[in-house]
Amino acid sequence: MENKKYECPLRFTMDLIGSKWKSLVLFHLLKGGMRSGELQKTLKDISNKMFTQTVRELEEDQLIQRRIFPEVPPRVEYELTPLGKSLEDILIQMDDWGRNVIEDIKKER
Amino acid sequence: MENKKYECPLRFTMDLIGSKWKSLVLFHLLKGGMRSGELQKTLKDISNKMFTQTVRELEEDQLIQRRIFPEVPPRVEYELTPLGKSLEDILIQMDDWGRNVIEDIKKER
DNA sequence: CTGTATCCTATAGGATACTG
DNA sequence: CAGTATCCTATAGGATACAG
Repeated sequence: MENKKYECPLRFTMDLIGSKWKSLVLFHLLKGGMRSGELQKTLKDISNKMFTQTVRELEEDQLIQRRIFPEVPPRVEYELTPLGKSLEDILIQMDDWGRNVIEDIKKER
Repeated sequence: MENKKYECPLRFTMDLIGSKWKSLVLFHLLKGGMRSGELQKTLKDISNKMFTQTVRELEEDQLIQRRIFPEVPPRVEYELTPLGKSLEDILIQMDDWGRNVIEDIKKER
């Protein structure tokens, strides 16, 4: 994260959460930590590769944390860090905004 | 906009404002309408192609409006629509969030 | 179950030149 | 000034197969 350029703060934020899956991952983790497979399932349609890549980058940026349980079969859980949680209001507002717009579009028919 | 799929509201929102330049354009228009060239200049580093593409899509999605003044030389201004303005809180919060994180990173050195 | 490694395609996006 | 048209490269991202 330290090596990301930060021309404009908004751009910086969008770099962190603006990619296709990142905001969704964070959003789904708002309710609490989740097991890897479970998280991936909630993201319907995400490829295996993108899932791994997305959580790895979010972890690098310290927005989520990865916990490994030494069990068999292996078990991994992801949860928000305090920094990740600090995005809660923004994520919820974006979700609400989208829901309202969608509703309005439906009404127009 | 009507033809965008809306699996998840948050995803819908991100589709509208999550691309590289869109949120920046909206953000810079919060203070009021701007002339095309002026707007493009504030976005430092945006290519001609991407600028046109970005404002066209934002216009299609009814987040900004394009006004043409019949003058010579030609003059075009862009401004937020009511729908675009309704994103103000979100945009400002994302900008604030980014600024705070950047500050924290700097302090750590 | 969790994750890695390839391969492949589609798209994003920049540079440049040109038009009304 | 505002915008279009090409061409080109880099990256995003999916599908599949495989490993611990």
